[in-house]
Amino acid sequence: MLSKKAKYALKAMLMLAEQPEGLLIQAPDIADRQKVPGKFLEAILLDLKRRGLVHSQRGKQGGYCLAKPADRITFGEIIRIMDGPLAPIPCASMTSYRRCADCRDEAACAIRQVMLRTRDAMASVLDHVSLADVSAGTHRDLVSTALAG
Amino acid sequence: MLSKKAKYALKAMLMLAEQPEGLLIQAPDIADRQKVPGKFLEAILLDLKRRGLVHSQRGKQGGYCLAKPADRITFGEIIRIMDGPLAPIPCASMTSYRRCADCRDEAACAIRQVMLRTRDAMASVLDHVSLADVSAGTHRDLVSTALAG
DNA sequence: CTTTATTCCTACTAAACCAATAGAGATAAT
DNA sequence: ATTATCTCTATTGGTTTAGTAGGAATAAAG
Repeated sequence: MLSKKAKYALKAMLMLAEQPEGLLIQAPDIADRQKVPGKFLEAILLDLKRRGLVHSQRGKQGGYCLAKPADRITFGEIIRIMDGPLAPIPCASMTSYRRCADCRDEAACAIRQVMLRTRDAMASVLDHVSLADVSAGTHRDLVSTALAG
Repeated sequence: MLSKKAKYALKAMLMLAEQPEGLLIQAPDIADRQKVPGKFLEAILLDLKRRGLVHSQRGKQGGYCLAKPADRITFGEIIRIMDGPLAPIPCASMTSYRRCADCRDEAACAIRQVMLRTRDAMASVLDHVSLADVSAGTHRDLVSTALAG
């Protein structure tokens, strides 16, 4: 399950992706528009900033904007920052593998094999859909995106 | 993330799938063999029984066995029972849809569209891999399974 | 009919995590 | 100096997870 935090992060990033390049948007604007709790959103944006996905400026007339072009930020990237690995089980994660303590023979583990395939299936969507692919400003056809990936 | 409960359920079901048809296995045997806490496993098996995936018999010489052929029980079925819907977000679930309170226009929601595709990707694996597909007794080739599905 | 092995069921608990809030500090524009 | 904004730390209430405890019901075996 996607946490609220991840969902709010996606909403915020999509809103930033719709803005003209370089324009700064304030946290309260995003909170109002996207109906997310203001202080909670602040924490989320701070997190996204620390991870290099958004740029921020303090003080009057400050705000947030994307730190990279929208076509170079994927859903998977955002979700991993907020919720951790995509894989349903740590032993099937590419980005943060961890062995199962209770596993007799990992190479033969049926659960792991199926979860690897599940992870791949999820990643084949989430790591290939960028903000630009779906944002209102620069909408591209989803089917062609899928075929290209 | 798959909960421990779901993981243990999969382990138990896979072990049952490996047994000769109709042979009853006791909960402590499964717990020992699969290294899962005994009492926790009891609760899980009870749940699986109530949902019609396993058959149980009480009393001496009792135990558990699959209630259906192993090729008619999928990973998705088990995971949904233990952890709920596959979809990362309720508004993208086929089996237990729920609208987002904070959504302005569901039809246009980019997050929902991507999560629908993610759900489909997950389901294309989990709803098409059965216990028989991966269990030691009746192993089938995963690639051919994938192509067939 | 008693003993024993098993599933069934309810209740409880400790720890972790989630969703959010509070309040003060730092910084930049006006 | 004032004000608007991001930055940071701490705290909180609620929920979920991962179990544990203990007994009731049932069925087989002696």
